[in-house]
Amino acid sequence: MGLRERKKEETRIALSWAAIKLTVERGFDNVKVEDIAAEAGVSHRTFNNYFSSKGEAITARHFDRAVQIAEELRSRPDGEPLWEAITNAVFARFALGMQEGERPADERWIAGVKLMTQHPEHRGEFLKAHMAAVDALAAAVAERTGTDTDRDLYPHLVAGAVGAAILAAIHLWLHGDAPAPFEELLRDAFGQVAAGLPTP
Amino acid sequence: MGLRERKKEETRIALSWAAIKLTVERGFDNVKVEDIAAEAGVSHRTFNNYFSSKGEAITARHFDRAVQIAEELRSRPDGEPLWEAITNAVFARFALGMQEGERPADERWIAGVKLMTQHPEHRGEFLKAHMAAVDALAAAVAERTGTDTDRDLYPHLVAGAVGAAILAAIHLWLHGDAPAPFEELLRDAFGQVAAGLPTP
DNA sequence: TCGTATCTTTGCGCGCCTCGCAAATTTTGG
DNA sequence: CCAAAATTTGCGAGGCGCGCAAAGATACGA
Repeated sequence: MGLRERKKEETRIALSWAAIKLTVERGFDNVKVEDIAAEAGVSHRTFNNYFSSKGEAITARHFDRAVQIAEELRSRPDGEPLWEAITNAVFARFALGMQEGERPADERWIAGVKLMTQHPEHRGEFLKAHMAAVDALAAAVAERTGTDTDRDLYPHLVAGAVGAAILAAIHLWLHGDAPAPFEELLRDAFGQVAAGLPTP
Repeated sequence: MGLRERKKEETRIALSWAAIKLTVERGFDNVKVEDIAAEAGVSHRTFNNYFSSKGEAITARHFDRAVQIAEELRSRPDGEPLWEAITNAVFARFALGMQEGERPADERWIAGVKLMTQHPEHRGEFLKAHMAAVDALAAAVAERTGTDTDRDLYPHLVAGAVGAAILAAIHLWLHGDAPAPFEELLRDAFGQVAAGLPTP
């Protein structure tokens, strides 16, 4: 990777990170695109060369990481049973970054994240990213199971269920009465889905 | 319902319908809010009293209908098994309006819908509406099964799986190789999910 | 029926956003 | 070291979302 591409990647990450940081600190509507650009050390106009909206910038890192789940799934050994492979792929690329620091998990930050997730525009953008990742996952599932995303419901249903499990875990993690570690919630969610959602 | 509320409802529907119609005919970016308002016979400013964005107006009807699924589920007899009740609720409120006319199902229209669903902003808004409906469904499922949306993963997982089934059916209906009637796709999707997604 | 209280619509205007364009700057590869 | 290619930036156009206050429509008791 040449200098050119490296710098682009750095700028992209700097912008995305600046967007997240400022939004969590001040709230979605109190951050101007100009502020984000300034924080990342580029011009307002350059921001829009990388992202077509504030929301997209905020979601970009989540999206980048989520898409990797599909890649990971492709690289799991062929013999591994489907649900096991999926669980492993998800944990390999998703769960880690969520619990291990990467950010200061202080009160103020969590509160800011909660606020952010409630903002309508962010919600839409987040779900767009989430579903794009789910689609990628469906493609990987299809490849693995010999099904076809344009012919069969199956890969979409599996990927969709996985996506729902992730969303459910996030929801309970952020809004649940009884606080539990994210990894545990996710593992529990996968267990239930893989077991066919038996009525409790 | 007094005259006041009736007129509001009419305006809301007229705006939403105008937004859909114009977008399908011309494409998302070639429709100005002003056009939609004109088509519905109100001012630009009034449009924003009803909807906070073009995308929201387009999605409103889908959303209104989708939320009714949760209401329908609540009104199903208590003895009915969960998956049966859900299937019935979905078909009662969702499937009907999809296949029966309501619109001219001509080529041009379908093509317009496809284009619309690919537009980024619409996608985000659509998913927002979809997930809001899924959340409502989760609440209804929780009520029915004696679980709690702030404590248990279960209702979210079930509702999410149902939502995924609906999305998968829509996807195959719009983009599938082998065209099939929507109702059939949906029924098939529900069957697979209810059966615990056995590997094919 | 009428008059007032309440809600809705509308025009105006501000500030922000996204994007096309072309000039300036930086990186690349020979 | 130079020319080609890619990236950044300023500028400006066209839209959008919303707060505000005036004007218009509806509701309802006397």
